[in-house]
Amino acid sequence: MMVRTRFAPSPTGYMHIGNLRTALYAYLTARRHDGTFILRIEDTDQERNVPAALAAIYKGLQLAGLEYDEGPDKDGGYGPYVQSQRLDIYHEYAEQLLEMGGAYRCFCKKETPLAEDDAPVRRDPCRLLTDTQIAEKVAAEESFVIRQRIPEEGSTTFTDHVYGEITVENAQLDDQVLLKSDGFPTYNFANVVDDHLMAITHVMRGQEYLSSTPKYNLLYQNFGWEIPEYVHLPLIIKEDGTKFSKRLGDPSFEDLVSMGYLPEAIINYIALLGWSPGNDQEFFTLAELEKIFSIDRINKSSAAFSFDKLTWLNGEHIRALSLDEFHALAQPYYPDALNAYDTRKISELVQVRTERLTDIPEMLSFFEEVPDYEIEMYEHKKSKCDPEISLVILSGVVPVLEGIETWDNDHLFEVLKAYGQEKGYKTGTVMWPIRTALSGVGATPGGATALAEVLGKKESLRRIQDGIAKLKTALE
RNA sequence: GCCCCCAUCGUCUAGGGGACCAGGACGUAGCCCUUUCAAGGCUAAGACCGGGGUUCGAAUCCCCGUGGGGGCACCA
Repeated sequence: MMVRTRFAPSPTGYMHIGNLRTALYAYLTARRHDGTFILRIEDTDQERNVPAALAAIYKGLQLAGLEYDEGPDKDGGYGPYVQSQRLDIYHEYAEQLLEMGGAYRCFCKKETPLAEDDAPVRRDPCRLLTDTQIAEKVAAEESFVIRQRIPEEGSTTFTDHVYGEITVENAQLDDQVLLKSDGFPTYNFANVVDDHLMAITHVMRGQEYLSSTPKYNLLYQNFGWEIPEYVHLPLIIKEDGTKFSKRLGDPSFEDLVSMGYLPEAIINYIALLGWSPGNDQEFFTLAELEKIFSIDRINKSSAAFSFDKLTWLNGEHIRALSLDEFHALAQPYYPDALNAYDTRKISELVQVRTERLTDIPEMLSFFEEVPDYEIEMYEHKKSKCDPEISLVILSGVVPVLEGIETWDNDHLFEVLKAYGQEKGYKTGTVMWPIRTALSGVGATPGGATALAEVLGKKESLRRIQDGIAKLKTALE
């Protein structure tokens, strides 16, 4: 059987994290079985349609690396792939359903409540309208919707790949609207028609659709269509247990990227939220996931999104980059003033220490300018260092440095280490004041000699002289 | 309110009757390495929601309870 899966977002203007994971799982399922991955746009809500949202969907999928085989701009013979362009199709099938008795016209006003708390369904008087009554109302051009006629008796059972067999009493199901009075279908109708017409084999969607699935099954049965494989996905929540929602300020996929997370790290992380490979591997590329992803290993319970773990995984992906790749990604985050230095060299120092690309500017700010630090900065127990010793060392080291011709990390380290040995200092005791004078901050990417190499001889000596002056003033 | 689903360390998870005094990862703490900070290595603390069954034996199967989530729109 040819596997066909689809990602069917509504154009809201951004890629919700839950949607991204649905897209990813659908994509992976298709790829794993050499199937087809389809993009379909569900724009049946005229009020929620956001202009330019289509572009956001394209961009999001591209950023994520999820290439679709069929879609609005990629005809595969099952189009159109935009629901607002399929209106006549829905009308045709709605008409069919009407004739078969699986649906009926409802002329009630929008506000008319059809359900009560303990009797959620079947209060609609229009259900009992005679043909003549209907004809009269239609002739009078009363506006109406088309509702699904749910059987009064019996129950409906369906099987979901992750949740197993689920049975619901038909009495619990409501006569949902299939076709709205504006002529647009609801999701509840369009998804069934389209999934069938587009020959979708695995319907993958969020768990929130679990409770309406029996109604979809009834529709498939009415039409005599084959029921697809259902794969409902557990919800993604926050660590406090509440919903992960853009409206509540939680980031979208695009937001995460601008927060300094790599798309491939986000994808990797999302894949693990609700699915596990069954072994201890956690680092995955998309290509690897395409080979091993399996529906059978999807979890039932909802998963909390952990920024801590995403951040760690992002660091792993960053470290897995080649220096060239990292340099290209990091450069936009470098302050302009850094152009005076060898930024590639800086990238080398920074790569292993970067968890998010957005951490970079802060990490590097001292290159631009040494902050006005306190002399307590020269106090460091582990390096056996304090301001007094620092002054001695910095003063002693200046002539040595001035004499150095080959100004690179290895050579500088060699010379300074030897200087320490000669004077009876631990290497750390010599390096600490130098590193401090060069940067003015407590932690730097790279040690004293690495910083000195990047800063160059002249600037390094200038900063050390500044440090000496600062110490002298403070200690007098 | 009614219906449906879920339940292993703080978090993501492995586990599908004996191999489990429950394994891995993130986070946390400590140590090692070390030219600061990271990275890396090692170690530690940390969980089977509760109660009944079934069974020689249950984290694993069944029931009840509790807790959490989802649905009940002319939204998807």
